[in-house]
Order: sequence, then structure tokens, then C-alpha cells
Amino acid sequence: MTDTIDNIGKDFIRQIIIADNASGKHDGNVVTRFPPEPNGYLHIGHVMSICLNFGIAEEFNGRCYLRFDDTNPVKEDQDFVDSIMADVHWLGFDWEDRLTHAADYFEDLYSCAVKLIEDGKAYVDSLSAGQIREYRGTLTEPGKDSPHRDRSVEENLDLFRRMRAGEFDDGAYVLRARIDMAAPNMNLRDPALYRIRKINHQQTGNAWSIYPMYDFAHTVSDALEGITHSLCTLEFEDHRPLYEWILDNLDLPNRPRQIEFSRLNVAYGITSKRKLAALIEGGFVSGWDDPRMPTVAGMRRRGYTPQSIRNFVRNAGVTKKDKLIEMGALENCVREDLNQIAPRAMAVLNPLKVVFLNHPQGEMEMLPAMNHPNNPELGVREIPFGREIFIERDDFMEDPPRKFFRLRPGGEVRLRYAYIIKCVDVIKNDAGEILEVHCTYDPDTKSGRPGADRKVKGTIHWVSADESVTVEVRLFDRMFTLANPDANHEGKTVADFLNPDSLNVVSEARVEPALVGMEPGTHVQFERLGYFLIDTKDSQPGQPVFNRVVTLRDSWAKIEKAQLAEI
RNA sequence: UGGGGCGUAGCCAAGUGGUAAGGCAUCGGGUUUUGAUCCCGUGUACCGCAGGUUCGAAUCCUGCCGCCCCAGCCA
Repeated sequence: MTDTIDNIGKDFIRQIIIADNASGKHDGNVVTRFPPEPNGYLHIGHVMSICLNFGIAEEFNGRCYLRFDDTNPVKEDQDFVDSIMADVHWLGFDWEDRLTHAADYFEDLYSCAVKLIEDGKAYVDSLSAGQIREYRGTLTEPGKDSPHRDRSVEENLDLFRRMRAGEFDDGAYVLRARIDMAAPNMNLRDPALYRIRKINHQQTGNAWSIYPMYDFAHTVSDALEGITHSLCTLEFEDHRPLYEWILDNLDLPNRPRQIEFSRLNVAYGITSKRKLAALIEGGFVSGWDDPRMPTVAGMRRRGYTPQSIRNFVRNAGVTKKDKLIEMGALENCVREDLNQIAPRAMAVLNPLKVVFLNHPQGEMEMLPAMNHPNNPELGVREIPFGREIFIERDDFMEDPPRKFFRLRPGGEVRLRYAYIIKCVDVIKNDAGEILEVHCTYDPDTKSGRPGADRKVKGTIHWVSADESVTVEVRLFDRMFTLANPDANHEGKTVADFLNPDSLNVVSEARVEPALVGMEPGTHVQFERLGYFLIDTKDSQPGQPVFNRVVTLRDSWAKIEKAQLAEI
């Protein structure tokens, strides 16, 4: 593992770890943590961090903590901690006994703050939030010292103790690090360490009336847990000097190293918690687990698998370059996984009735169909075939373009696992709409018999008109009309970029009867249509609701588009 | 106009001074009772630009350009 050859092709973070292990920096220990704030649901961006932190711990025989960064009780909630734990487990990672909270360290944090005060490295400020902002200066002008910056250690200690005791109102005082008001890095202009918040905390109740700020709590928590490599996203790069300053000025048992990587963004999606919440509040989606949401809960409900999401993240890589990855890359991983495991079945989304004029009335037969053409172990099922069936409206065209090899007047097509049929008549209403299609079927071409070997251009899917069951199917499309709705578009809100067709509910789809007994949460491929999941929330016994996870790749759609472009 | 970071093909990404891997997408072709799967093949990437060092530069140096982040008592 210390061989330099092993570095080749590894991402820069793993290379650093390999080098650290080689030099004996942490005695070969690798300890990481995933530190979410419980103020929202996990999304695809978090998955990157989860896979990195837990994945690295696994690979290097290390440990990974799940630590809730719960330092701001006004925004945090137990529902969020529950959902985060469920999501991390679902993704396939295990923190074992390493579930912690920043709140576990509140007492230690307090002691650390006292030490900083005693050393003259921190002071209690009485400036208001607005005044502090004014004193901070701007990006190009230095700030100026607070008039309270030189309070005596005794006075600071007394004030800080009374802040804890709840003697003051919110905002009356704040504990600040004493660093440099002229620092070019804004994070070093005497950043706040503690603020007063007289509010119940979901872990500590009313035990505290002051809460530590992120930079302070996070750094000390990392050190106390023995974190060796503290991995975070790029926006915290500017905070690293403060992270180092805190480590330099406290006697902590361990010195972690912060390393930053770029976030993962998926085109046509968002990862801003505020915007995600706005979608819910605006009623544009049904909740955090709406199948269109880029949350882990949404992807699970939609039918994405943990394996496919993990593969996607692995393919994306770890770098410091801004990423905006095409949706197709994610969908491809989903297809790749589902292709292996999903049994096949037939369903018709937009039914068109076909009547076989040469089929005896009232007779019905059962035809065997493979549950997976490339994997015979998945077995065979029987599907009913009779005088009347439904086919997809799109699979019949009166006046088709070239290269269309499905059903047309006078033309032949093969019915999957059944017979070759021929269209002999088209029945329309007065408005010219097609009501049904009359065909003949060729009994000699029954699937599996020698007569079935005849070459026919197309094969289409179908269901029995009498024996199929009507179900609801939900089709999803991208949530937004812009590839990067997360970017700043001045004056616009997410509502301005919503795709009005992101949800298409098909209430009268027809499926094989065998599907009705399947459990919610089961994946299935509807042949030629896509992969579907039986919805875990809205399905009722005997009344499944199907979510389309992703379509199959569709080369006909490309040909059709190209032909349209020629016109 | 302060500080920090990033620029290798449409999207990701390897490359760590010796002459540009790989994946996805695209476009061809083969197999196929899913226009799926599977299998083959397919890219002159002025390595952001311009100079310099070197026998040799995507890799080192200088200057420039473009994009991202930072002025919460949020994380």
C-alpha cells in the first residue's frame, strides 16, 4: 500500500492519504467523518461526501463517523436526523458505534473557549450584529477593531460565564476570536465563536443558552474524534486558515488536516436546501421524497438503486474542478444496474384496441414468456392471449415515415412472445380518430414454433384486452428547463425555471395481471418502455402505482428526430 | 480594484519533464422475437492564451484571460 505505484490513477485525496501512511504521519490511522447539519434532507451532493468519507475509511481499514453538526438549534430538527440516518444506511454505509453530535462536545467546546479567553485569544463583544458587519470592512478595505477588543481577561471570563448562565438576551453579546481585523481573508477578521440563542436544542434541551459557531465546533470536534483527514467542499477552503488557527491555539489530542474537493452538480437539478425547500413550500412537488427531487429520499422513491448512485459518484471522480455532470451519466448507471436485476413484463401506456378477425370468440390461451431474456434463471411466466388485445398507440401509424417498422395498414408485425399479425382494417369515428384496428393473426407463427422463424421487421408489446388490469403510471421528466438552475439568475426564482411537464400521470395504463400481486418497492422493466418501480407510498393492495425510473435507450427516437430535422 | 481556488474533447477524468489513458455522450457496424441488452469500430484535444527555461513542457517559470467561492451572531 505504500508502494508509490499505487498512487497512479488515484484521486488527489487518496494520494495524500497514501503518502501520509507511507510517512507514518498518523501511525497508519485513517479516520474520517460525514458531518451533515440536520436541517434538510440529503441530496446527490451529499452522496459524494458520504461515498468519499465512508469509502475511504473502508479502503484504508479506517473508521468513519456520522456526526451531526447540530450547532444551530433554530434550523435543526429530529425529523432531519432520522431521514439522514435512514438515507446513509440505504446507500449501504454503516457508522457502527460512531454516531456523534457536535452537541456531545458542548462542554469541551466551552472549556476550549475559556482557554482562548484566558490566553487573550478571544473576547466578548457587545457590538450589535449590524455594528459588527460595519466594523468588518469590505472585501477590499480592512476592518477596524471593536471598542471591546481589549477587555480584561477577568471581564471576558465573567461575561462569558454569564452568557452561558442565560443572563443576557439573544444578540446582546458574542464571543469572538482575537485574530486580525485587517486580514485579507474575511474569516480571520475576529470571527464569532459563540452566540447567545435561548432556544431548545434537539439533543441538549434547555441546558445551553449559548451555542458554538461552525468553525469552532467543527474543528474541535474533528480533533476530539481523532479525525485524520477532514474532507469538505471547496467553499470551506477560505476557512482552512481559521481551522489551523484554532488547532494552533488549543491543546488538542490530535491534529486533523482539512482537504477540500469540488461539489458534484447534476445538470437540470438543484442541491440548494433553500431552493429544495421552496419547491415543497410552493407546492410544486409533493415533498422531500417526491420522485422528481434530487434528494436521496426522492431518488429512492423514484426507483434509483444505491448501487447505481454509488457507481455514478465513483465515475464522477474527486477533483477541485467545478463539475456539472450530464443527467445521462446518472441515468446510464441506473439502467446498467436495473438491466441486470429487473424482471421484464408488458404494459401498455396508451392503449389502442386490436381485434383479430380470425380468432374464435371467447377463446383464450396462455403463452409462456421469459422474465429476463439474458438470464433464464429468472424463470418464465404465462400471459393470456385472446381475440382482443391492446397495443401502444405509438406502435401503429396509418401513414408512417420511412424506417418505421411497427404496425401499419396492410403490414405485419410480431407480437412479443405471441404471433405475427397483419393489419387488415382501420376503424375510425366521424372525427377521423382511430378507434380500433382489425388484424388477422397467423396461428403457425406462435412463438417458439418453427413457423415463428419468419423474418418480420418489428416486434411490439401488448396486453390482453380482457385479462389486463388498469393501473396508474407516473412518468417523470427533468424538474427544470435550465441545465444549471442552481447558478445565480438575478431576480429569478426556481418557479421561473420549472418544467411544466415534469410529471405526467397516466391513469389508464394496462398491465399484465401478474403485476398486480407484486410488492411495493419491486422493480420491473416494461419491455420497450423503461424501468419502473411499484410506488411504496401510494400503492394499495391490488392497486399498484408505477413510477417510471428511467426510459430505455431509444434509438428510434433519435432517428425520428433526425428525420424531422430533414424536413 | 482584497483574499482563496479552478482551467486536458460535448460531459467527467488520468497524466507528477520523455512526446496526451479511460468512461459517458456522438457517429458507424454486427447479434437480437425489447428500435433494449450485448459486441465491435469511431475523436488531428493549438492540454485557457502568450512568452520563457530545457535536447525535450499538459507537467517548471513569468505575464495575461476566463470561471467559481468569501463581507451570517448559517453550515
